[in-house]
Amino acid sequence: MMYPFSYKKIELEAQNFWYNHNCFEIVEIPNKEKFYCLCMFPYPSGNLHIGHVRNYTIGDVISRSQRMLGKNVLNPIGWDAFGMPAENAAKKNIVSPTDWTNSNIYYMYNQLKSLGFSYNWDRKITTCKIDFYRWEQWFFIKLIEHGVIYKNNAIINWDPLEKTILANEQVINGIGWRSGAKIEHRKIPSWFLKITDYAYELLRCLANIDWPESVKKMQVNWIGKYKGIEVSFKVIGSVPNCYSYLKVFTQRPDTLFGVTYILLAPDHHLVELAAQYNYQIKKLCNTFTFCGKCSLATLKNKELGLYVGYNVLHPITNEILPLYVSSFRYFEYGATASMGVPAHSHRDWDFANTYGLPFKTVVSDINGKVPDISKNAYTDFGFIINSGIFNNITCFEAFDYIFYFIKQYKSGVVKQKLKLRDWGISRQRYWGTPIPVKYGITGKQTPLTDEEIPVYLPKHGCLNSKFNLKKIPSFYVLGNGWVRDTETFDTFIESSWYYARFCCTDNNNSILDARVNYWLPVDMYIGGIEHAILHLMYARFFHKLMRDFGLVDCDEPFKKLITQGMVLTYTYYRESFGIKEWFNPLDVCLLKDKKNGNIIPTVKRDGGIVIRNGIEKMSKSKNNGIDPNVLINRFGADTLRLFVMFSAPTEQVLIWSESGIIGSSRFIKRLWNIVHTYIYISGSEHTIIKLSSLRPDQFNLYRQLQKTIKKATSDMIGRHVFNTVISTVMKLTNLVLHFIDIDSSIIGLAVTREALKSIILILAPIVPHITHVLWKVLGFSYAVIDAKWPSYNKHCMLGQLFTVLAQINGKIRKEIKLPLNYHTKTFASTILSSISIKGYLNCKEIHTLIFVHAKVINIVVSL
RNA sequence: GCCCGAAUGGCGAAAAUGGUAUACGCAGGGGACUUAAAAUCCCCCGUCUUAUAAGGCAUGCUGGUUCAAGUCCGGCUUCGGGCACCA
Repeated sequence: MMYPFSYKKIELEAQNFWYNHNCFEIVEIPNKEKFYCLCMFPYPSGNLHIGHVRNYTIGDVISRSQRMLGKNVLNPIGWDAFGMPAENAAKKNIVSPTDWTNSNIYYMYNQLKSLGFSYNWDRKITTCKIDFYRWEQWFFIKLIEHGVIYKNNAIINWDPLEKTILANEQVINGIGWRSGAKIEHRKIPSWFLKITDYAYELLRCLANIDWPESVKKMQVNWIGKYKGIEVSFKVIGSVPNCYSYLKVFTQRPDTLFGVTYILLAPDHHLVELAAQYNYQIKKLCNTFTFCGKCSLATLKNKELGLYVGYNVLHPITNEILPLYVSSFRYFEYGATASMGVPAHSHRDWDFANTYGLPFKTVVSDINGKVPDISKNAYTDFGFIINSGIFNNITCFEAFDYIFYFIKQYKSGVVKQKLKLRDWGISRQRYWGTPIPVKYGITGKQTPLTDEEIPVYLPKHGCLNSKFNLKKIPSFYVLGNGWVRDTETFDTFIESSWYYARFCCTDNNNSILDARVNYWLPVDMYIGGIEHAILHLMYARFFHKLMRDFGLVDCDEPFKKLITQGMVLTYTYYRESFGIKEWFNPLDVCLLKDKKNGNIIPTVKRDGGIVIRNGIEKMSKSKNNGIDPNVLINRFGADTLRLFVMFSAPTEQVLIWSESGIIGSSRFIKRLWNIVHTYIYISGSEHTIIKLSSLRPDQFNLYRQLQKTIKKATSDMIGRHVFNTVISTVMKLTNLVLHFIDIDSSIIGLAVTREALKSIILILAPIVPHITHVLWKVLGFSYAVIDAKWPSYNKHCMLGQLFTVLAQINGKIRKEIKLPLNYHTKTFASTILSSISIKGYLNCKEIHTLIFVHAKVINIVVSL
């Protein structure tokens, strides 16, 4: 029998209930155990995409299940509202960044609401609002006073045509994305936060947090602690005194005798000195590119390297070594000079080969054989050769011996270095938090006082397309010759402390208050794996700064982390005049070529052919985000939530495809029908189950129910694996479906009722709307949101038969059902005498018997 | 290039700790109900040999450890994420 089902009615009923009963307004309750669950807040890019749905459903499932465990759950949300896309949209569509952001927030707020997430909306944060960013300015002033912030030169991408600074994302293969111009690199003064001061603590504290190992590894490697020596080479010829020695860091001092040249980066001081007299060097320095994603092949381009005009002396052999500059800034970890050892480094081999520099082999292989370096460098370790008194020792011994030797001549020191660099936080952009600093007539920089902040970001009428605070004198001119800093903060600052502000969003008098120590640290933080390094490192660092200022008590902001795998889709583009236009997969039609069967993607709107770029994460810039609205309207919020959780385990990437959502929809309808069928048959009467009076098939259902609760509890609460929670509940539901057809006795119905109750409770965090209604249908007077997580009966799982596998040489030949307390020896003799096994053992000698209790007996025989 | 992951049927995937590979779902095939369609329900569904029974082969490729490997170790391939101004 079918019962009328309307997800729209169900959703409305549940959401109204939560709203009318203030279910998600939360206060601190000192004696109640707290649980702070947080999802990385979204950038209001226009609309949610499936990646958001996945992220926020995981957070909601965890929040709701923790609530069922009796905890006081904080589950806040907000908007990471400052950032570049608002400026880009403003330029493209002639709207103000404020209006664009606000309308996006309004739309996305409604989308989040429609999905039924249990957010504490009264604590919402919008980072572009003064009540949030004013505290950032306040804290910046404190940091400046304590010397954690300093000013230095930063290198930026300069678009000479647009006369603007571009983000890395906007530079594609050295070309500006809008203008198509070749991008130059310039140095400009910027503010830096001393994250390197906290590097060792950031490394050490990784041991105390429950994060995925992969993320910890990435952070360790990013901080990149490494050891080597810094060798001083004497510069030959007339240079200013301060330039008379060239310091070069190396991690391979054992190859010191193999140096045949020194390579300098374009921003090395000796190169800058040479550039004053040599136009070619100057030109090269102006156009150098970052190593980033370039390939080593670039090195082979002859125009990229030049002799600087200076030579140095080798500290031990006194050989004369030439200095070269490379436009290719490949120096690892920000070093500006490196030893050229072409025989033992692939990149030096390429460089020396291109510029005709000599090779000198100084390391043999592990057998003492001289390696062949005619086609490639030899980069492995072995024994030292061609190195005077150091010959015949191992590379590892040579590290110390060579270091001690050159130390005597004051030509080297051991250095522990970090790959991590300080955090440049200035941005030459409009849509961000204004930096609270002013400059006097002489250029003297002075942080503003507490009375002079907050500095409001001036409204932008979008009259011109240049978003730059430098163009708004009413903003920066302060009188008496003082002017404001016209730059804004990196938007990573906002996301580095918003989690703490959620504890006290209503406080207008201070940045944080005592409530942070009730809620922090965040018990569960959920976000995309793409934030594994930058955001998560900056937030950990910022937390430690706040701790050192007495604002928070704990050492780490996020106790446990789930990194959600990204939701990927195809990206499609069309190129005209070197500029790419990206098309949403929903706007692309896939046609089959009749001749060869190839798929041709075309734009639905105009039929033009587009190019498939690949499968990539859903993002605004590639326009491949799938809007969930279509699916919510067609199937309902519960179905979408269920499907997204069922499709793949949370940490795995998910290549989006909506085929299969129909299965989730069917399951929800089936559940609706079973519960109504049960009520139709049983009426409102129900009895209590006595285990001893259950028939075998009734007991079987009861036992499957206990198993399901056990599995669901460990997967939902312990492992946070939701797809298996759903599949195990589906299995039980199928069982109930058949059972209810056969057994409508009073006891049978009682077992059915128990099963339905647990199914609803287990599913309640995942599909909160339908379970809200079905719980009422089952006749409970309180709402399912206030129900407790089900517990299982351990005892009924004992005393059952187990399947033991009989294997011969690891191949399964027979399975036998045995009680758990069987005797191994009796079992062995029984199995060896069984006829089917005897057939396999014919005339073969038994070597060993391997027993794994309640699992396997493996009979190892000679072949 | 460097760092971190991933790879199992036609598809999404399951198998915590090494011990029945493919649970659950989608698609597909067949059937029931129906005037019909939709919906719902039932059966089949990795691959090869053979009518069946039965057996062989299968977890990206490759080599190893083990009585036993999807799972552990080594070497590759392909795909994804990050690489400091996308967030």
